[in-house]
Amino acid sequence: MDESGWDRSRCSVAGTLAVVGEKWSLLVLREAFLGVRRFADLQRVLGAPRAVLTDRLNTLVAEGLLRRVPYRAEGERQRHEYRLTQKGLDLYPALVALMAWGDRYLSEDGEAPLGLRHRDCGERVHLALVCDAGHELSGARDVRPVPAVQPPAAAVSGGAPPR
Amino acid sequence: MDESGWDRSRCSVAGTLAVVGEKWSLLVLREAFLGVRRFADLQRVLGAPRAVLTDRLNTLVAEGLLRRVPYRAEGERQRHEYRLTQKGLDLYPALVALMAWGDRYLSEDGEAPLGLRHRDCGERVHLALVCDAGHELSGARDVRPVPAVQPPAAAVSGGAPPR
DNA sequence: CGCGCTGAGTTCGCTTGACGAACTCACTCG
DNA sequence: CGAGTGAGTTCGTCAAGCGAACTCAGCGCG
Repeated sequence: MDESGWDRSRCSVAGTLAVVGEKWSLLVLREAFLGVRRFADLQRVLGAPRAVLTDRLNTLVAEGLLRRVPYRAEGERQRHEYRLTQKGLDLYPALVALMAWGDRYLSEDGEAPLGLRHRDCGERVHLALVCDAGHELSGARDVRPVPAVQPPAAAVSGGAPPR
Repeated sequence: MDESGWDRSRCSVAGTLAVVGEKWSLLVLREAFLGVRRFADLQRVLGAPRAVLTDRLNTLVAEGLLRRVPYRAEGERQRHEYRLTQKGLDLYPALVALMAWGDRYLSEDGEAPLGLRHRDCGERVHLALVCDAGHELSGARDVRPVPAVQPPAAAVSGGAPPR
C-alpha cells in the first residue's frame, strides 16, 4: 500500500518549500534578483504588510539566502540592505522556471512581461532539462525518478506519469 | 524612485504563485509526478488535512493543471483519480529546480533522497540555463533582465545583482 | 539645542487559512 | 440487510496574514 517506497519527510522539494515556501518569500527573492535591496523599496513594490516582510527577510537572512549589508546614503543615517548570498543566487533557476510557466500560461497579451537575456551575447535565456550524456529532454515524461533508498518490496509507481 | 520601471502586478512569478503558491499545491504536484493519483494515497503520503487537500485539488483542476479521470478498481465503485495535464506537466522544471536546491543545501547525509535519470540513457538529469545561441550560463549573474515595456526614464537596476 | 522627517520596525484588532477529529454519503461486497 | 471503504464535508481551534497606527533612532534644518 505504500507508494513507491521512499521517505517523503526528507523530500528536497518539501525542504526547500519549508525555507522559501511561505507567502512573499519567493517574491522577495525575485526583487532581490532585480536589484531591489532596501526594506522600503521592497515594501512599496510588493505591497506586503511590513510585519510580514520583516519576518520573511529575517527568515531569509537566518537561512543564509540573504545577508544584511550596512550602507550609508547621503543625508541619512546608516542602514542595512539585503543582498543575495550564493545560497540565494542558486535559487535562480527555480524562479526562472516559475516565470517561464507563467509567461506561457498566464499572459493574455502574448508576451512575457520580463525577458531574460544572456549578458554576453544578448540572446534569450531559458531553462533546459539535460542529462549528463548531453541529451536534451523534452519534459517530465523522459525522466525516471529513482529513490536513493532501495524500495523495500512494493513498487506501485515505476516512474514518470502516464498520459 | 521607481525601481527599474516595470509593472510588478503582471509578473509571471507572482501569477504562477497565485496558482500553485498555496500550501501543499506544489507537493501535490510532486506526488502527481511520482504517480500518486488517488485522494487517499495523496492524503496518507502528504499528511495534509483532508479539507485542505480537497481544496487544493479542486483549485488545480479548475486551473487546468490536473484533470479528474474516472476509474474503477475491482470490488469498488467508480471513482476518479487526478492526472497531470500538459499544463501541469510543464511545471516540472520548477519542481526539479526546487528539488535541486534542496539536494544541494538541505541534505546532511550527502546525497539526494530522489535521483532523476534520463529514461533513455540512464544518465543523471539536471537543469541548465542556456541561451538561444547555445551558451550555457553559470548563474543569475550572467543574465540581464529586460522589461517588455521600455523603461520610461529611470533605470535604477541595469541588470543582475552584484555580489 | 529642539523639531520634524524618514526608514525600519513593532503592536494591535480583525479576517483568513490551516489543522485534526468527527460526521456524512455513496456504493460494493458478503 | 449490514459492515466496510474512499472521498469528501463540517466544526471548533489555533496560527498566519492583513492594514492601520504607533515607536524609535538618527539626520538635517533652523
